[in-house]
Amino acid sequence: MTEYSAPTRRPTIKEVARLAGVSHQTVSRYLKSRQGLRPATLERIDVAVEELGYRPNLMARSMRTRRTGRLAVVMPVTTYNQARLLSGALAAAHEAGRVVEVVSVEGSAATLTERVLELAGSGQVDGVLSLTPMAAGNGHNLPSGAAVVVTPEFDDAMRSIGELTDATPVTELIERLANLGHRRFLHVAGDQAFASARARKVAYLEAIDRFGLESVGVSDGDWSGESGVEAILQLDADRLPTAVIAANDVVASGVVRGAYERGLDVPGDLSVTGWDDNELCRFLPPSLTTVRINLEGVGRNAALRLIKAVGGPELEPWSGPVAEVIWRESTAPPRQSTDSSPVGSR
Amino acid sequence: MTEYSAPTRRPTIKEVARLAGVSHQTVSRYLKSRQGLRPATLERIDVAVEELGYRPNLMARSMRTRRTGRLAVVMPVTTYNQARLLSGALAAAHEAGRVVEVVSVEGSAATLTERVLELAGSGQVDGVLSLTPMAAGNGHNLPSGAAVVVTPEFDDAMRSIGELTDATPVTELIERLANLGHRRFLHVAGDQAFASARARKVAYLEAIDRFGLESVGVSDGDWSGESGVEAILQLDADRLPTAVIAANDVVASGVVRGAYERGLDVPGDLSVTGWDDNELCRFLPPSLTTVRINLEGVGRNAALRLIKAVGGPELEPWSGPVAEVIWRESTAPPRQSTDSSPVGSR
DNA sequence: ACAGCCAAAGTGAACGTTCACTATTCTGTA
DNA sequence: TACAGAATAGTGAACGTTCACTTTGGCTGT
Repeated sequence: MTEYSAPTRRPTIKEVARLAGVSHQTVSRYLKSRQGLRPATLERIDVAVEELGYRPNLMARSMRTRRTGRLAVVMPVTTYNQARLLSGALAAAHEAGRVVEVVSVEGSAATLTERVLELAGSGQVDGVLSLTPMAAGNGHNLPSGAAVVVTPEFDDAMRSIGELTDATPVTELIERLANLGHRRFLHVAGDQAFASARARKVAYLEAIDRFGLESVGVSDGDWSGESGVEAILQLDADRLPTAVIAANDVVASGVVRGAYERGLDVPGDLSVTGWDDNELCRFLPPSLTTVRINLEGVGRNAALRLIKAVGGPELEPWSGPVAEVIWRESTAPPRQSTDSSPVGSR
Repeated sequence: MTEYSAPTRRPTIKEVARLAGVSHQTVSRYLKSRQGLRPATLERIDVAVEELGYRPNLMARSMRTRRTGRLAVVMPVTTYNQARLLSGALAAAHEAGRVVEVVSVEGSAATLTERVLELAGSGQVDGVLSLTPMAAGNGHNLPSGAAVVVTPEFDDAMRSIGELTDATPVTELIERLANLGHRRFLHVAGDQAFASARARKVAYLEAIDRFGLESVGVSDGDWSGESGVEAILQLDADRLPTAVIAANDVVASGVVRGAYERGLDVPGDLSVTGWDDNELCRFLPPSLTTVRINLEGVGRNAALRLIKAVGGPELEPWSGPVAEVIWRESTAPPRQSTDSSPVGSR
């Protein structure tokens, strides 16, 4: 949803030259190496560049030098999480006749945001699709020259799609488990710095509340298997849950392991659900109930928003289900079901 | 290792115009929409374009139109297989001041090869790093304008690095298992269309031979968990192996599941090894012995070769271990070890 | 037969750099 | 003081397109 934009003419080498009182070629030299220039000249150009906010036009440079500074990496469509998102976005962009450049980033949300905006302002791209969370609504909507679209999936300010993809399956998991007779739940959450982790946590609490169930708590984790193990081991023996909603499959497998260490049977004593449908889920003993997200679809739709924002063609969005719960062996009715009357939905 | 290259001046719009006996602007129009031109003119240009092998210079076009036709996708470093390779390559390219464009491809090796060469010849990139197998040594080294580097990791004609990364860990796995007392092995291979699957199979057979062990066979699979389950279920009850080398973690978890279905204990009756170090491996019951590949390192080194090929700076390659065996619970001495004298290495 | 018009094609400039020269200014030494 | 030679700066063209105009030519209608 978040979309920064702006068409603003950028200063050229000649304007910098005029402001600095030198020739354009001198500025060119300055750009190339900053060498062979008198300190005074250097400084004047420095000032002019700073003042105009000059950034070289890399297209023009490439044209002249016949070097693009670009490499291409060709790789098969991968099948894992972010890679899947990317894959969907790439396919859509290709359909729209666009070339995609992937920039890998790391660091804090603030760093990321800066990097994204720099990219948008670089004049190298028509638009930027950020599959990474951006620092929330700051004054960043400054003229940047390119459209920026941030996936709600990853946006720190969680909105529509985020709730859609995240809340629904959690509710579905809990409702079904409640119908199987479960009354006491535990949620092992993911790193709360992630919007998806927060959304799942919120959805968990809401569902518990809505269906009138009991939560023995929410264990704030960090997406790690250890956090799952820990969460189980620390539980009060006389108030154990019968079902655990884990933030993802790794956490869930940690939960299962923790349960075994305490002598609890899964799913006999404890039902466990994961998230992501890791390839191994189907073969674990017990095979893990999980949520499969159509990341390619999400990626495609995100790309479509960007393509539209930069004036590209309107393509067919993915309109099928985004999330799907896969029920497997790790979920079953609790051993001594005290009450299995259906829970009212809504 | 494979490196195609060639610097060749490409024809321009004016040359096409001259050959077709029209003005450059007419060719420009032809390029834009092929409309508003008399059929005869159209045809003449068609012929000229064909004859010269003309392809528009997209840099020049972008410069004039101020549209790049490029989108950027910004994403966090991912942690899975190809994404990890990509991540390493991206980091290296960034260090060398290069921008990377990722093109996702699918289809047969021939299609891929064509796509890669087209990309190389498009003038849009300085070089192409192919992390995908290319059709083996054909006459494709035609002047393409950009360097092409194919990762041996993925090259169909397996060479040095491939052997290095694939053979060594298999040998290490088998040697250690043999030292634990295992004598009878099974290999559940991956899809033999993949170089890596073939390499692991070859390495398995060589190790069995070198250490004087017994193999109850090689089950050719398809990287799926089912292939692992099947392989175990079909085994002759009176000639069971005590150790299984699975092509990857998914296959291995299938093997474990198959073993349980047959009432075999892992690792009591059967030791199992995987490959890839899937995040869930550590938490499976039993946690899975596997091989961790430093894909970022491999990706980096591949990118370094390309960067060097296109005249970029020489960066520090990753020189640490590429593969590492992680020993976990799924491997142990066989229940009734008949003989545990160490196996001679070499 | 001729003005009027539309389609088809042409002309030259412009996009923002860098390249290959040429011109100017400094520096040190005879 | 003068002069060579380096160091520094400037000039104009070129890269390959597309844009905004202008020109040409064929056809229509009166």
